[in-house]
Amino acid sequence: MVASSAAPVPAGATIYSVAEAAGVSIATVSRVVQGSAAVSERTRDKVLAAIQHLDYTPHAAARSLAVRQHEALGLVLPELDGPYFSELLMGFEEAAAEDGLSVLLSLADHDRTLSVERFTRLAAGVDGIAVLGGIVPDEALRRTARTKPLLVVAGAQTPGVDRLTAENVTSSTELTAHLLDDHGRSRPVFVGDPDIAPDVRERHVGFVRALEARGVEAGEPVRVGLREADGVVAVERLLADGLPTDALVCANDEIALAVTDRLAAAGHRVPDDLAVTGWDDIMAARYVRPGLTTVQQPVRELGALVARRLHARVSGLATEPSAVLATRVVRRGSCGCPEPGRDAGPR
Amino acid sequence: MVASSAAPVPAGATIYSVAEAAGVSIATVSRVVQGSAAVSERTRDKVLAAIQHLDYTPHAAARSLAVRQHEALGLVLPELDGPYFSELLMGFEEAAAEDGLSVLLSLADHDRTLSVERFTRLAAGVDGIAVLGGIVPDEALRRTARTKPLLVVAGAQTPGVDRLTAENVTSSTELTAHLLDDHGRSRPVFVGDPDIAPDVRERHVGFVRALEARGVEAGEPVRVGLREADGVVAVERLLADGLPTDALVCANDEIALAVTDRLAAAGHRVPDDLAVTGWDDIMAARYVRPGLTTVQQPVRELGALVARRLHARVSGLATEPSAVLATRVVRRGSCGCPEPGRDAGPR
DNA sequence: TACCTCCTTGTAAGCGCTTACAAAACTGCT
DNA sequence: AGCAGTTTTGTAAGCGCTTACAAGGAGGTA
Repeated sequence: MVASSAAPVPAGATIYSVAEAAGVSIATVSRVVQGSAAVSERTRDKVLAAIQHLDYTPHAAARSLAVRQHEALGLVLPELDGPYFSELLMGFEEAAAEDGLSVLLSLADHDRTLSVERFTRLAAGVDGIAVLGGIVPDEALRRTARTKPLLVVAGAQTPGVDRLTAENVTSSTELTAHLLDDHGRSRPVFVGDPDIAPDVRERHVGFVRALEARGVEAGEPVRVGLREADGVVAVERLLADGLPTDALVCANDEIALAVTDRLAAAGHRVPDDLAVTGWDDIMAARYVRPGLTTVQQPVRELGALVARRLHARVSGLATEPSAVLATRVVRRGSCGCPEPGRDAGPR
Repeated sequence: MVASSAAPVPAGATIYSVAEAAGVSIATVSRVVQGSAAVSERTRDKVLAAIQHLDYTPHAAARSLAVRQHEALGLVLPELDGPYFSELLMGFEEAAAEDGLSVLLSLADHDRTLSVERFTRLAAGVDGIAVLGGIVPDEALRRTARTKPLLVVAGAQTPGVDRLTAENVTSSTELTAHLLDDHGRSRPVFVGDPDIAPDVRERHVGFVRALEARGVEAGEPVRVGLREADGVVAVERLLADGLPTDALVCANDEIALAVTDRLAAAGHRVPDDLAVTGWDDIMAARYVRPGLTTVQQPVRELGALVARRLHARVSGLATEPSAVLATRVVRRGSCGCPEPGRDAGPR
């Protein structure tokens, strides 16, 4: 770990200077700051006055060393583009704050990975850590999981490490069935690369399952990434192939929005000419016209559950190894359904 | 600070057990882990083997105490709804990571404030801290600023505390002038409450300035909050008044999107019947039709600058007290301009 | 072989706090 | 006034690491 050199040594007050100013022992100051143990009112007032006068701020590292806990949880995410990870982080932070824990956040590098060095540095300062699957090498995860609580959130499963995630297969099956049964679509295509992430793979599994249950063979997915630009690329490919489809089931909302935009630019109207669906229910999904039919995930709840599970383990409690949170299909105009009166998406 | 009680004491390896296993002193282990000072290759290999075998993870708090630095920066934000704060956080985290620093994040409570207790707890564990203006009481900010580097980011200015922000007045003047001069709008109304936040106040100042430069008196703004629901409320009020306007200059994109949606539901077309503009240039602004004319802010750069400025101060370097980053008007369909061929918004 | 220089490594103190144990002070009763 | 019980407060060790200083070893030269 490299710290800046020649940094000035802190000149702030410590528990020793507060004790001296208040005329008590450092143990008494500690009791006042922590609100633990009995301290007489007169003594407490003297200590608080000294704290105020000296602008004393406790030193978290010293306390952490003494109590043998960091009182912090770590979270590793790829980025915060799009609302999914923001939502996850908000849930995680809120639950951690309720338990009086700090949150240390590390975001992946531009290649969507986190070096073992950076991961180790994060792990050094927390009691428990949650990682989006696939960002940190499996071996590093397993190694850290041997010494402190570690959970994988969504993303890639690491053998031997517990994972919390939202359900994909069932809702994807329902979504695809909706297109086939309720809207008469017959040639849907999956837009996304099942090999990129387990969540995408599971969404594709649901897609295939719905088709095969109706005796229809699923074609090859259009293998693109999960960014807006990937949605554009997907449409270019489909157009080059003569657009052999009447419904696009996209792996997330971002590519669904880009897909819809690019189709419109090419003269193909959604849902008239073909249907488009997404996944996540981001805010934009509610505002575009037609509104985007998608799958809503309880991301904030997932984040909160992860933090609570980690804290429980840090506290020595046994918890369920893994969990899958339910998701739900939200029908809007882009599949051919009537728009809700006012977007009924959860808020 | 309340830590969970009855927590199991860590059974993990420490530098002492690694030293014993490797047959060296703890100083040598420390030299290997830090890569500081010379260590012979044979000794290093022995230490690394012991580290691997014992699953040793360094203890950040112990090091922090020894080197007298937390090697972490703190950031206080209200929430991560909408992309603005996510973008700010990504910029902040990336710059901090480049300097080998951890990021501790605290999000405000539901009332958009952070208690002095939670703020003090965060401050206890970081070398420098950045706070969105208005979340933490001024007195607590000033007090902490006396003992460690502290910066306010955007939001409310705290007297005596440096602030980094993005420019509002000039771009708001330009945006409003564009409506008046280029699109012939004559009765624009500002949607947002200038008393909520200094950024909103400055945007309103720009709005008023453009009008008064043309001898037009600005009417009262429609004073609503900054959430989607507030946009709906604004339109209801305007409709109740007979919609006495031909252009709505909204304080942010979220209310602009909600405004546009609600107007359409009431039979008023944007930009035909009236123009709508926003602020921030969130992703949704690019995808709605018509595309939202807005003001794009370099939020990620702002976040990164804040982290770098904090780190510089932590390192004892003097930095400029404050900074204002430029913003720019992005013209799309919602003011009456032609849509760009493909959204040219920065990415 | 002896001495000098340089490199590697060990020793030991301290960073700022917590808290078990014990000492001191306080209160109430005889 | 003295004693017993309770409450408040002080003492001192330790948490896991860093690193200044010094010791020990290695290498080269005379």
